[in-house]
Amino acid sequence: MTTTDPERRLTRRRAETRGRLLAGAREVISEQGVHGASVEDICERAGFTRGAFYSNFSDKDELVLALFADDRAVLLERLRAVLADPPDDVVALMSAVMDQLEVGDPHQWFLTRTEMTLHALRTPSVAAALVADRAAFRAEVVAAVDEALTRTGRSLDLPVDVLVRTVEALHDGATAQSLLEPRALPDGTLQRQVLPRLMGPSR
Amino acid sequence: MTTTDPERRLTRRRAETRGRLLAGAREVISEQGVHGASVEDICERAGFTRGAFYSNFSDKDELVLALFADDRAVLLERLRAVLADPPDDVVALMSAVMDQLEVGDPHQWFLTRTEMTLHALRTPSVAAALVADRAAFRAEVVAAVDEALTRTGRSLDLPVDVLVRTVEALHDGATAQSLLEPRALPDGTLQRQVLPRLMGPSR
DNA sequence: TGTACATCAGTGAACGCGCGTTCACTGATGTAC
DNA sequence: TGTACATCAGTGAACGCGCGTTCACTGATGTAC
Repeated sequence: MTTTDPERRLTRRRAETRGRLLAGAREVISEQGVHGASVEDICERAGFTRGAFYSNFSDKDELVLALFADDRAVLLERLRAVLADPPDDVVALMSAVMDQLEVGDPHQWFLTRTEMTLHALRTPSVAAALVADRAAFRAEVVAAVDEALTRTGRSLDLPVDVLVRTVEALHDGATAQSLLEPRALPDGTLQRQVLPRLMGPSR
Repeated sequence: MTTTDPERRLTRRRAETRGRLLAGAREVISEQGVHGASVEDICERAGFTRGAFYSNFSDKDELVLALFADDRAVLLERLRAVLADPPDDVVALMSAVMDQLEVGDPHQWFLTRTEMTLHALRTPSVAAALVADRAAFRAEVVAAVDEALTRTGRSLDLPVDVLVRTVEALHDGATAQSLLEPRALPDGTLQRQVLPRLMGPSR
């Protein structure tokens, strides 16, 4: 993988083009997968020709990484918005955090996130970046939960980091089920039923 | 998608070839993804040329579906082996079931299972088959848990079907984390910590 | 503010590689007597 | 059991399509005076 020359000034026009290409890529990749999405499809969706693509990204790999990085940045930003004014009740706090785990269309978001995980599992350097990023994400949540517990003088019967990992895992798995069976399991149903029991009657 | 003529007798030689092609496909697909795995790669791994492939499968799609169907059949078979003689303790029962959710190399299994889910989310007819299959799987587990509860005169504070879905979701999400961070979260750690709390002190 | 020129962003035709698929073939397996 | 023949399974060369990538170009944007 190479990187587009960072010396080049990012004009407003370029930023706009880049944004539309990323948005197009997000759609096409969620529909066809990373390998299935052709550069031509992505450009067509964004309303450009392929030359525009190669003027903005050095190759397809770089676009994919830019897309994943973008998703992670958006997620972190939204998380911080919630944690800026966290509810006292820990179940409410974790629910609010979970609601941030999806941005835009859940279907598209899940597919892109899952492709990201698969790509990481096949590419160690990508895995390192992803792991670091998710660890940072969890650390912020753990700190917020700790603080809320101290503030309210309560405690949980699970270590907080285990709780946070569990919520992440549960959300991922439950989303897959909800997308496959939207009728039988509307989005968020499982999470809402399980979360309170998981955190138990706080003591 | 077309189907290979079912009239053709399946000789021992053909069955052997088919099996080796499926095994090769499982490896290559887990490494490169469904789209990234070429027919040539798969054949090479299995020790055949491409002609052998097209003598046994009408096209790449059919192979992928055969592979997925095979995985699901193996899983169901293993599940039944456990349920044939289930432990009385419900936590032990669920743990035993979870242990069956992986066959062979967990990395390879997870990657194939996830590709299967993604493929289903993009192809309604595949989704229907997958959903039916997983529903049947869960139904068997639910029945076994109900029976164990009745037998021991206990109950849970979560509906049993919700519990089973949760265990499935948790396992999927936790496996992803464990594969990304084998050091920080050895395989099964999260599941073992959370499962007992999830089922609470049975009453 | 207007004109002349320089730089830049995106165009679209072209290239060549790798892929899925086909098919005439040959050596292996099975059958009849 | 042995031979002659028929069927079958897998071979490997060939084909053509679609893909990622390149590049000479042109019209749009920015700059200097």
